[in-house]
Amino acid sequence: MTKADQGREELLREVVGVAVPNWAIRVVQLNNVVATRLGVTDTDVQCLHALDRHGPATPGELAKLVNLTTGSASRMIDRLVAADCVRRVPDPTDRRRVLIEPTQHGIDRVGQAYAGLITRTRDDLDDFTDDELRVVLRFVTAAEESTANEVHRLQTGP
Amino acid sequence: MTKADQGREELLREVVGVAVPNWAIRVVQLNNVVATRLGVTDTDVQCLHALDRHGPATPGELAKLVNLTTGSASRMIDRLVAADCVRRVPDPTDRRRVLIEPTQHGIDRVGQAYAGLITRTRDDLDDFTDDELRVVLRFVTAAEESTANEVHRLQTGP
DNA sequence: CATAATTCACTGCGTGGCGCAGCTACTTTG
DNA sequence: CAAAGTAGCTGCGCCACGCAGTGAATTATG
Repeated sequence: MTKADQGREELLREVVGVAVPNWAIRVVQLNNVVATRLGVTDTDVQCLHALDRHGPATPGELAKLVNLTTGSASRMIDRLVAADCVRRVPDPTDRRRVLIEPTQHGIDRVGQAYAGLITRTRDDLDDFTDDELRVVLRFVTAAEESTANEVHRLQTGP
Repeated sequence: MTKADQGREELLREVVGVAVPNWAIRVVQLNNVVATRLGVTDTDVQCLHALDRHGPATPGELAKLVNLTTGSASRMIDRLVAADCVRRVPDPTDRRRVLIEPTQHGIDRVGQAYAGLITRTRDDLDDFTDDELRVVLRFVTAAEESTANEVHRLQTGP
């Protein structure tokens, strides 16, 4: 292995080390603290996030997205309805199904909880040039996809 | 606002949008799936991570790190001891205190669970030049620190 | 077309993690 | 040497979750 390879290896190790263990731990911590402050479960916060990204979804879909059984998802929705964060809407095309959609109050709640981190992250990015921002975007996009793939592999694989 | 500013604004929005809601959600999901596969709690996995980063710690410190009361931390440690993932070691300088340190088995467990994501992330980084890797490192380092600060603010703030 | 099989979402019940309050043991302080 | 402070550990109640079963609605089958 040449000297240049050693340098790159060191660089790779550092990036992965910061991104995967360190940053990931902080994100999980943040999610937990946010949930505590909102007076709901970690899972409930994930559910609101999922609705924000995915749009209206059925209880069954939400159960898959947050890794719960349909029974537990049903009670989770009960909690979120009681907290005025989501609404149950009958599916017009299939009378068995129910669509869950976030209320404005629910959108605001989760948005406010994460506003601080978003502001901080934008401030961090002020130091980057446009070209550098594109590099960062390539990375976070790839990382998000890889993480999603890994989640899927572990959920379904051996 | 000039055209260039609009472009940068769009870029910023995209980077933040992918990094904070999307990627963060995936990371929380992954943590949950890993915990389920290991047959332990999300909190337990966080605790093992914290020990990996922080080194041996007292139950009180661990309670703070994973956002639990000392009572719950005590039972969490009971579970991890039963699963042969951590060890209780008396502190020689203060006989009230106990140091928790991970066992080799515990280190291996959490390491194997995250090996897949680490491999994927390294593969993602193959496409980046050394200079680009340094840009990515600047970002993830800043993001990790900002997330940590935000956790601290929410835990202690109003 | 009638009927069986499937797919939804939704409940009783038991398990277990968690916070709260109180406890003992030890250390520090005056 | 007593009083206060700090460490970790337990009874108790609460509630989120998985499991198993129910009813309603849809789709497949003879």
